[in-house]
Amino acid sequence: MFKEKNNTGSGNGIFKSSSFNFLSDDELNLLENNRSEVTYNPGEIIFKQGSACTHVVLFISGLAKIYLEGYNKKNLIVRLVKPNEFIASPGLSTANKHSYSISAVERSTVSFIETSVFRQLFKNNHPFGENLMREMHRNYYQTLQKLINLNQKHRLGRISEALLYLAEEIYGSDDFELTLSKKELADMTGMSTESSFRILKELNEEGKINIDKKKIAILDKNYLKQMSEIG
Amino acid sequence: MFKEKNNTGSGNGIFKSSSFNFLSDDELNLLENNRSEVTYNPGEIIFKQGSACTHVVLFISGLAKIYLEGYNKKNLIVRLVKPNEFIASPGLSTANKHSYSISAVERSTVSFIETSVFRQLFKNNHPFGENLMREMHRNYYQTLQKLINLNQKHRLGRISEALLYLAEEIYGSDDFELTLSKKELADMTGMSTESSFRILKELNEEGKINIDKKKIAILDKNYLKQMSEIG
DNA sequence: CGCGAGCTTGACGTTGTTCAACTAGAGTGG
DNA sequence: CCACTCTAGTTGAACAACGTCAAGCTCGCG
Repeated sequence: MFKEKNNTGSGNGIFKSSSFNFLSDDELNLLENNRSEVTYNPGEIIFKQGSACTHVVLFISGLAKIYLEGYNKKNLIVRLVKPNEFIASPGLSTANKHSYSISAVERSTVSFIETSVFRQLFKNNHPFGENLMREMHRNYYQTLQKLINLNQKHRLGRISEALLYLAEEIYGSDDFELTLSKKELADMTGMSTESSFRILKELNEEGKINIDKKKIAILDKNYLKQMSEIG
Repeated sequence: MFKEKNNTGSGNGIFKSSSFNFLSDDELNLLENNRSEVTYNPGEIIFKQGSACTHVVLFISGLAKIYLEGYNKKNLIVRLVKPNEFIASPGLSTANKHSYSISAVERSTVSFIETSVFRQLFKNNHPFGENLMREMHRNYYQTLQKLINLNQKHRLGRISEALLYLAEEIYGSDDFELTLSKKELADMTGMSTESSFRILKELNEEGKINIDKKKIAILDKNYLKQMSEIG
């Protein structure tokens, strides 16, 4: 279950998060001995916004969504989570409550790490700590971008951006099988399912993308980039 | 110019940020000897989004706005800044670029601290570092809230929320002199100046608030709270 | 073969923006 | 002290963007 850490620290096992590169073998072993692993099926909730944050949570495999629960049962997806990302760190969070909810999109495995162990690492290993802070800053930055995007871009720009994000960051191909539902795609862009659908249909009819059931192929990437930029 | 630090570390001088409570006298002196102070007039830019982040910046006095520069010269104010807050920390930020712009709303003083000194503190003083991380998390959390608010609340809810924020967090009174322009109030709520104005006028006519030029008095706080909650 | 969830579509209403005009007040130079 | 200008504020009318509602569809699954 647990793989050896190689020299560069990147490993071929669980601790591939860039922050782990800063840990020694001893420190990795400490983590190894104080964690538990849980698997979630698509749709299952890993934790809810507002609940107590008792462990550090590391996302191991699969695909999950970080989302906020809005007002009329309308959710907003903040970002998707790929393997080897920290998705929660107690003690460092506000009032030790989770500030967002997270649920599995594809079948996913997650590792819960003892808070005390984690704090110890943060305290004793500065590069590790600084890197965590940088990761946190990246998330903050990404959220600021989203703020502007949702507020100032029109539907076409937002959908274009989401498609590019899915192709480049999530599925790693311009031709992918969407594992999100259409509603989740809408939740990513902060619009209604119907609106999201209409834009997709339009893009499809104009030959900018090709949709076949859950398969989406990006045909005119430049167009999407333009649309995503001008809003 | 520089005041003595008292026993609790809260001081009556410049370093009142909660993070400074964790610093020793020696550490405070180190900071003192490696900083410079600059004063800005209303409207003047302290730094711009995208520019190089070379110093840690501590906000000393006045009032400033942190904002994002949007697409059609339309800005979005992320939050206002009061004294004793860090508003930038290089080395811990993404690619060492400022992720937002900040400009003075009222006449403000700002202190630029050497990056190297700051990193040293972060490295050697863990409570200080952890507290910085907590402050950062608070900002992240606040931004997530804003994401939902801008995306899912209507104009009335957003203006109500902004008024409550100004009364409670910024001016500390339900009856205050608005030092922001009407455009800036609109930028806080992510809507057009006209929209913002119409809502204010409506609230005024309904007797929920009272507006006299730049003076705003909140008369029916419960109503504003309700509106802000239901969106 | 029927059921249900998610998807698809069209018609319609609402919300909020844009544009253009007008007003008030704060400098500025004669 | 008075025009002049310039910016911020104010207002109304037209318009565009987007959400809502209601209905029909499809496909997997029992």
